[in-house]
Amino acid sequence: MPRTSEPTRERILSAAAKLFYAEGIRSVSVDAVAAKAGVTKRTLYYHFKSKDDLMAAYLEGRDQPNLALFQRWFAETTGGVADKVRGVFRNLAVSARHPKWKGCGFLRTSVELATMPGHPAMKAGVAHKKRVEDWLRATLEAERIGNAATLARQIILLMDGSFAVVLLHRDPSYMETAGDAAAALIRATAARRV
Amino acid sequence: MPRTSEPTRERILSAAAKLFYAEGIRSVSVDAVAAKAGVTKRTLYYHFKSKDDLMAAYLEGRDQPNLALFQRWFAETTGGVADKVRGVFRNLAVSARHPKWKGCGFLRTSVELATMPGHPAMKAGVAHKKRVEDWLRATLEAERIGNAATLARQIILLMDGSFAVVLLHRDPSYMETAGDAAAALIRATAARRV
DNA sequence: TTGTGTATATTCACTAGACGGTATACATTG
DNA sequence: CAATGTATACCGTCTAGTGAATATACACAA
Repeated sequence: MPRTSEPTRERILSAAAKLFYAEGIRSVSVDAVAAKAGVTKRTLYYHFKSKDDLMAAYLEGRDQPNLALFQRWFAETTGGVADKVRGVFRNLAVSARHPKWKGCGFLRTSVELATMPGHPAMKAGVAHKKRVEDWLRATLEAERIGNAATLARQIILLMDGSFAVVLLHRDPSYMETAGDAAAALIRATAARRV
Repeated sequence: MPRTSEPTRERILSAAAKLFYAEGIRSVSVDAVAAKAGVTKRTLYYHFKSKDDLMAAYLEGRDQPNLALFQRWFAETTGGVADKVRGVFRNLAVSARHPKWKGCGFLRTSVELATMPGHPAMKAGVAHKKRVEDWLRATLEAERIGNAATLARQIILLMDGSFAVVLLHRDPSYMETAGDAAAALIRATAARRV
């Protein structure tokens, strides 16, 4: 069934996303993605000009949904900002307990491409992380918390730290610990509000 | 000139370490390591039974030196524990400014092997991180700081977080920010000593 | 001292497969 | 017809790992 361009492209992208997240970008071959999408490799190369292009598209497609998830977790947690941020970490811990959890796709991709700073997928990773940090900073500012920029950075550090550490030790309780640290830092700062 | 077994093995290991750290374990071929060591691939396979074996040996060889470095940075910084921990982060920032810096070799290797939890190199990474955390906990306990275990975890989270974030954004100032957060957490806890 | 056996250490040449990417041709639709 | 999309078959390259042969150093015997 031809003339199905958009669906086909989406199917390829979705297959790529699943495989890249589950097994890493380098170890997944273009053939594997094509097979999973039920498409010939030639068709894949019709919709994406290279594997690098596909990698970048994968991360770009995950940017908004991921940020939206964090925002939802934040909004759904009751209490003050500190509690809400801790709520995000608690939800991260819940996801990390899922057997298919494999850390943060952006972070893992960036590590796999660490030696290619200009790579489009790398740029997508950088942009996403910046976006999350910006959202955090703006949120803290809206709550009239001083040093929002620094605090947002520290929370991001704890968040990415927990991605890395939990991926290593496979112990999601580190995420709760990170959430406690984030809450403590927020409260310590909030004590001397602007 | 035979009967030079040890030097040869060491040369291979050293070449592997340099290449693996600089370019990542997956993207460095066994041929590249052998070439860099000035040895035939067959000789490499005489000293190491597989590439996986070589990878594990690489990380195992970095464990002690790395921990010793942290300990030296800690010892060389004057002031209280909070200052000393911040000193470690400050030194991390200095290293990260070196053009050849490519993050934490243990973390990057673990990410590259994220889908192979039982891999020997993965085990070496886990063991190293645990060792650093244990040293931190013991050090905090010696200073009679309460909740030393939790605090050590939080510092580790900030440390690994800064490895990841700085590798992404190439902005070592995140490490100073992480150091500040660590110091703040220590001081907040130290205020209510055991 | 010379010869010989043996474990250690190293080389050259090779295989079998996977990989990213492509040349060419065919089908469907407007 | 012309544009879009899909399929088969293929290419050159790289990769981890191996088979067979060789060189060295040393222990021991004559």
